[in-house]
Amino acid sequence: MKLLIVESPAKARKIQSYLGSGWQVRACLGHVRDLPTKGDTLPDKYKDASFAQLGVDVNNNYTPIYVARKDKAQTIKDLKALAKSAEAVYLAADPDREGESIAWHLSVLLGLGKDAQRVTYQEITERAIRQAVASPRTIDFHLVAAQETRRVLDRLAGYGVSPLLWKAVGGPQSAGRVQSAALMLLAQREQSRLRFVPSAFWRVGVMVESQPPFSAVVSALKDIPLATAASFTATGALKSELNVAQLDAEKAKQLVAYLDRQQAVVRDVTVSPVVRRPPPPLTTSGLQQAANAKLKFGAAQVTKLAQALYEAGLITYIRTDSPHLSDEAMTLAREAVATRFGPDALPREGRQYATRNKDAQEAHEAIRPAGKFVAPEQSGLSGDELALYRLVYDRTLASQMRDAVGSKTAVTLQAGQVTLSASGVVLNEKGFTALYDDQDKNDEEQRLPALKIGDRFPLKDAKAEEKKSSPPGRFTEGKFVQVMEKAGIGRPSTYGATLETLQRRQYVALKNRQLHVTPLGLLIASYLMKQVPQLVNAEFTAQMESDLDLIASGKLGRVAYLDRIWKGTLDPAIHAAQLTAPRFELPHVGAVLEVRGGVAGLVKDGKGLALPEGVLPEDLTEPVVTALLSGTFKAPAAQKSPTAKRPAKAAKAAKEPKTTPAPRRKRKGAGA
DNA sequence: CAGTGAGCGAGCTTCCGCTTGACTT
Repeated sequence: MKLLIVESPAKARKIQSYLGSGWQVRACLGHVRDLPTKGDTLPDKYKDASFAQLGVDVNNNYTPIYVARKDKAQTIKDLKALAKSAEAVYLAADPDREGESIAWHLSVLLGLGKDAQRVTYQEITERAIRQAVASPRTIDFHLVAAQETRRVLDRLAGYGVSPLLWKAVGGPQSAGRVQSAALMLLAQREQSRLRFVPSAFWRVGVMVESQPPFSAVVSALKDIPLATAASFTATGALKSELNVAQLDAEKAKQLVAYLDRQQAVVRDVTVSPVVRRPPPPLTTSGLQQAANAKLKFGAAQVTKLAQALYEAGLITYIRTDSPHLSDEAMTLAREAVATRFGPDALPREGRQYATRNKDAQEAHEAIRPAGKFVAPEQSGLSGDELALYRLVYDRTLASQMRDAVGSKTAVTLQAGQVTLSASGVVLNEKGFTALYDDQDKNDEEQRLPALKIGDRFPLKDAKAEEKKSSPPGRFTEGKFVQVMEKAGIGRPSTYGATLETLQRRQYVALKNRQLHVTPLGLLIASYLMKQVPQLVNAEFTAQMESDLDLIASGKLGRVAYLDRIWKGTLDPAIHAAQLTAPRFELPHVGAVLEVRGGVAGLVKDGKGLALPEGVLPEDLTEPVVTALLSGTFKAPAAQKSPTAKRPAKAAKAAKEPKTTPAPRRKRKGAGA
């Protein structure tokens, strides 16, 4: 009997069916050994080591301590027994950095020695698998070194910087290469929103009475363009390089009265072609974004539903960064399109999509229907599962369909000294949009009639409305997963976990499906930015990835790299870091955020208090700050309070007149 | 003397990435 070890049980079942008797195909369920965490029993030689808790001997070539993972004890036991009786063992973990490491750890645990047989393949077909097991190679120790470098760096950074927060902030805080970089991106967006000064301007719209009628807006007066939202800076000033005029209420009113009696002449018509390509097949981040935008599912919900579809054999593996379709899948997708929309819906050649992400490891295919491409209505699914499966199905089919083709028309009309503009899009060939439209519903454009220069039309229904320039928007979970992927922060298997960590630590909170940074999150981010800027720099991970590539190709030594990053950069910064509690200025309300005992508080004019849970930076307006400091603030959402279990005490606290709102943690919050 | 509360000190917290059941509430 020959033993083949892969990572996932679903894969194991599939491959077992190809290889048949004479083979045992088993799953190791991911990593089997890791650096120790609290509660792990260490090998005797490390029991009393000074670095036992860190798990890395920094002064001895960054040698890691590896222990078998407790959650894999049974798996390891089973694999050991099978390996003992097998005539040969093949290590077929995924073909990427982490997979190579898993193969090596397995070879150590199973006592396979240096000549352990490593097997990789790019797709799961019988031919590819048979070819792979016929030509095993040895383990690539450069690639293993690259993974070990990544693992050690993350441990050193995480366990090195987190204690700074315990001392400076208090409470069970955490920092790390991924979570802190992600927090920083969110905090920067929140800060630019806090600093943003909105500008008001007026916009006048009017109906042009052609057949059919269409709507136009006043775009210029006496040939001087009017200000739009894009004309203002973040501080509320008109961009100086633009020569634009700003409508006020009075002028807007005059314009409305004037336009209602006017006729407009078409001055210019520009028609340009529009070609929209279908979106690529789904990756982990693409699924998060699409399910969030189209189905309003949260990140954790998408993962749970997708996992269920994967286990039911309906879709392929759900943690991937590749939009690639196998030849077989492409054929099935094209057949499904032809059946439903006719052969003309397909371009001559199948469409293959390249990843845009240079850090992608591409160990898996795109997320697509597995097997025979069961149509959604025949899947036997219902509810949210059906909705998510339909999304995967439609996106896969759409990726193979023709472009949507049409034209965009821009029209300029003149009424006296007033210039009007309108635009419209017409799709002549719907292409993939017949199945899947990725356009935002709000962006839908009107259809314009055929127009010639010199045409005259009466105007009707002029209306003025006041508009405000708006700050950069917050992220939904789905959008932010895409932001993380683009920045190279985290991996498909961790995007969701990172969002959960940030929320569990109460650095980030979801409100109306938007990610908000909490006051505590703002304080932590600004502290890290000041004390260990290297860690939170968005470039750090991207640079790390290219250095790991050098290590994987043998061009850079693992110790040399870790010396540069740890001894040369992070460790000195950690030693030099100030351990004073961070502060965050809120100039718009003349107050300062502070933190005591892990709880964010507000200080103004020498008075201070702990912020009640659930208060977000955007809530801290002048009246709220005043109410908070005078004790008249009422918490927005009725949340389950830990004091509810002790009714006598809670009642007593409520009767006392000048009690500050109680923080939910043990220690007392910020004071004056 | 029992109960309360201020004040003090000891002990604790943590990373990222790979993969699913086996647990409890």
